[in-house]
Amino acid sequence: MKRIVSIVLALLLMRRPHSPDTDANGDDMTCHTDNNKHLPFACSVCAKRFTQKGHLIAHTRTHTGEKPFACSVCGKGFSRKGDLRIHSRTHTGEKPFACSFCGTRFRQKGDLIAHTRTHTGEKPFACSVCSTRFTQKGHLIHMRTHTGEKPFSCTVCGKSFSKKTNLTAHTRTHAGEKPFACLVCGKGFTQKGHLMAHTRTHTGEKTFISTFFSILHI
DNA sequence: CTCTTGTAGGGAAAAGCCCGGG
DNA sequence: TCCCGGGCTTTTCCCTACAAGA
Ligand SMILES: [Zn+2]
Ligand SMILES: [Zn+2]
Ligand SMILES: [Zn+2]
Ligand SMILES: [Zn+2]
Ligand SMILES: [Zn+2]
Repeated sequence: MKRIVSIVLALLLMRRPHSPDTDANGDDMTCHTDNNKHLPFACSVCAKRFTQKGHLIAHTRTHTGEKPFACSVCGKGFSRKGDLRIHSRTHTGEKPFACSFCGTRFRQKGDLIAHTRTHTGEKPFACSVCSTRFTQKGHLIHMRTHTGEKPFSCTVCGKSFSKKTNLTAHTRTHAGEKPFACLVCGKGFTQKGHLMAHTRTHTGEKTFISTFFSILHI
């Protein structure tokens, strides 16, 4: 699925017409030919350019999904040999990178860097709404507390959650009881509020947000 | 008051990807 | 040119404190 999305995006990039304005621009033209000299190898799918042919070949695998290097232990495939080497540490237990503050060891350098921020207090990522700062970029999922986005819906009661793990925890609470049944379609709900929200989908009243997510089939 | 459930912050593992240099 | 490894980013999951409420 993810690869399909990337291919679609790549096709969209290909279809994007070259701007006549920039083509007529002398400076841009110079830059363009300079790029062709310095980055002679272009991806035929997304038009990214590379300094070496091998780099292009490796990049192409991000479109094709080809994974020529398989782990001899678990069979998992990788697009790059170096990535396979890193992966092999999960089997050997090798953790070459030690935290200078607490001694905890990590398999990957980046993991140590992220961990070190827990000691230094460095928080490079700021919420654009409330300016709260975070140690990891992924923690900006915090933004959903502002937008109300809840992409993960329970298949049993329909309640939505902002985080997948919270939905998973919620799902475990279901023991099969659905006390509030919809008078139109019979669908059951655990809470009255859920039924009320559901009933509105029959009367045609939808919030913008729910319409948005139903379009995305989330 | 206590037990259950919802919310969200924060840490980490693993994978993904680009780049320079031997 | 081929190949290796460094460096950084992204994705996914886990643990947990705390709040809300029955
Ligand atoms: Zn490409
Ligand atoms: Zn393996
Ligand atoms: Zn440490
Ligand atoms: Zn915020
Ligand atoms: Zn549910």
